[in-house]
Amino acid sequence: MCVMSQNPPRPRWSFDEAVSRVPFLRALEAGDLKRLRPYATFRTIPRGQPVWSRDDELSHYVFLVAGHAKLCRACETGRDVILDVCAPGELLCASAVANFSPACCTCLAMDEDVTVVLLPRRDVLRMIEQSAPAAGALLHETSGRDMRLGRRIVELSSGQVERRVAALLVRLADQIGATDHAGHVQIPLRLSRQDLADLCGTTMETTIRTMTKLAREDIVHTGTLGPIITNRIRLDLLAGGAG
Amino acid sequence: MCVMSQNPPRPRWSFDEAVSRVPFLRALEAGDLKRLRPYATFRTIPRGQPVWSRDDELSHYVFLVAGHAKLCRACETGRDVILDVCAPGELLCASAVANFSPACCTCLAMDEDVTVVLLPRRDVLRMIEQSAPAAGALLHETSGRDMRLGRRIVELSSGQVERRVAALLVRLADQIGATDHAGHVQIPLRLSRQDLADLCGTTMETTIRTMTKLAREDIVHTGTLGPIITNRIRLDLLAGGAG
DNA sequence: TCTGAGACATGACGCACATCATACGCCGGT
DNA sequence: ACCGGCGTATGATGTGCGTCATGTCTCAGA
Repeated sequence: MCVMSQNPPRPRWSFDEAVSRVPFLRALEAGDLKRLRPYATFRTIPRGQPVWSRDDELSHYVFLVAGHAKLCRACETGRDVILDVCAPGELLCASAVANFSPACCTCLAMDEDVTVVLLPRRDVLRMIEQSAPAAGALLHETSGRDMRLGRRIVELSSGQVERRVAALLVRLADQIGATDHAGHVQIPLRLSRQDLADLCGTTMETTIRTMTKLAREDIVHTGTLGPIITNRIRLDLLAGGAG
Repeated sequence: MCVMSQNPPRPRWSFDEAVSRVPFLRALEAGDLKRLRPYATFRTIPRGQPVWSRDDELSHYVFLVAGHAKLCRACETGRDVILDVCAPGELLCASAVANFSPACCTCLAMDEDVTVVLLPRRDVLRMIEQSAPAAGALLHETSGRDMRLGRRIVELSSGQVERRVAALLVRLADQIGATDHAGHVQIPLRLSRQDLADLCGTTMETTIRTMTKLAREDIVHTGTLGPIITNRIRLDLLAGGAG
């Protein structure tokens, strides 16, 4: 299903560490966690490598423990689409696993050494049959995904490219950004120009022009860890409420 | 929460009728259905009226029994976005109900006398706590929604307006279309030009030009019940795999 | 140290499309 | 029968953006 990192898993990726980072696991009762623990496995994937590929048969629920991952789909026209960028703690895919169907997208690691925990479908489904908190936690997870995908649709429909880029950056800032003492917002996510283009439904050249313009106007700069928003008010205006 | 139709509900909107049309209800065991039945209520909403409005507090899971509904959000720029069009049998909103948060969009009836069944959140949550088929059915429902929203993102990212319109029509044809003896596909959904524009992230004028062009090329026509695809092969080509 | 690959950047050009304006047809109400 | 509102349609214009090409910089490997 995916390339297993050659280096053995770091000792700190214990099940308890995963529990501390994954809301779904935190919501489970002690008995459920105990029963689930022996079946959980970990994988660490290098940047750019797939967690899974499109049309893979998925037999595990996959939660992100560390790093970010993107859900991609290639179109026949050659253009790629990024459906979503997932943050630590989130469920990577529910639809294909729940429906016993092949994966409809490819999941790629976006940071070095992205770590996921895999929970077998059979054990998860048995657990939610027997446990109210487990079922509620999984529903909470999938409804969170719904809201994020809905927000993506609003971004993509918001108008011309500059507004779509602005809307994306505003949302990423709200979702995973960290504000420093100067009021700047660091988005800790290394996004190439092609990534931004795939997220905003445009071409890499147009995205480069947009980001260069935003840098020239001192609104957004690109740092080594990811975009830095230096004028959040202006960016909000450019996003026009779609962020 | 919404306008209640002045005419009393038609006798045929019984709970049994709702069960026959809503997959989630069909998946429930007899005992669960029996316990749920007294709490289910029905509403019939005229075309254009809201099932609920943005920021409403939702206390019920709402399933569509008859007709279609659209989930809309207005942006600060004045542009409206249609997040999704829902078909009979589907759950209209899970996120806000599950998360005890205000509705993030407005739900509007798209046909005359759209009918919904409302199931109180408390009773649904209690039921999925106690019943494996119920929890599985609700997860199946929300994961179906994920896949549809993912497909919407692909449509919106597919390129220029004509391709986005084509991708939308291809998907609607697959989802709710009916093929007649001549091979034409009737999409039984009255969509105004403004609706199509809101679904495709463009303006009403551009959509009118696109639909007029498609009609001139004898690919898609607009009938009284909704769009009619007269050349599915050409439309697939225009959609470029994003349908 | 040198080279090649990958990512970012810029230029030129032509088409797509948003915006604003106006016209037409249909339907419902008076 | 007439009028007004709504939806569809068309025209004109200017800006946005996709496409193709070329240049520059950085980094890693030989």
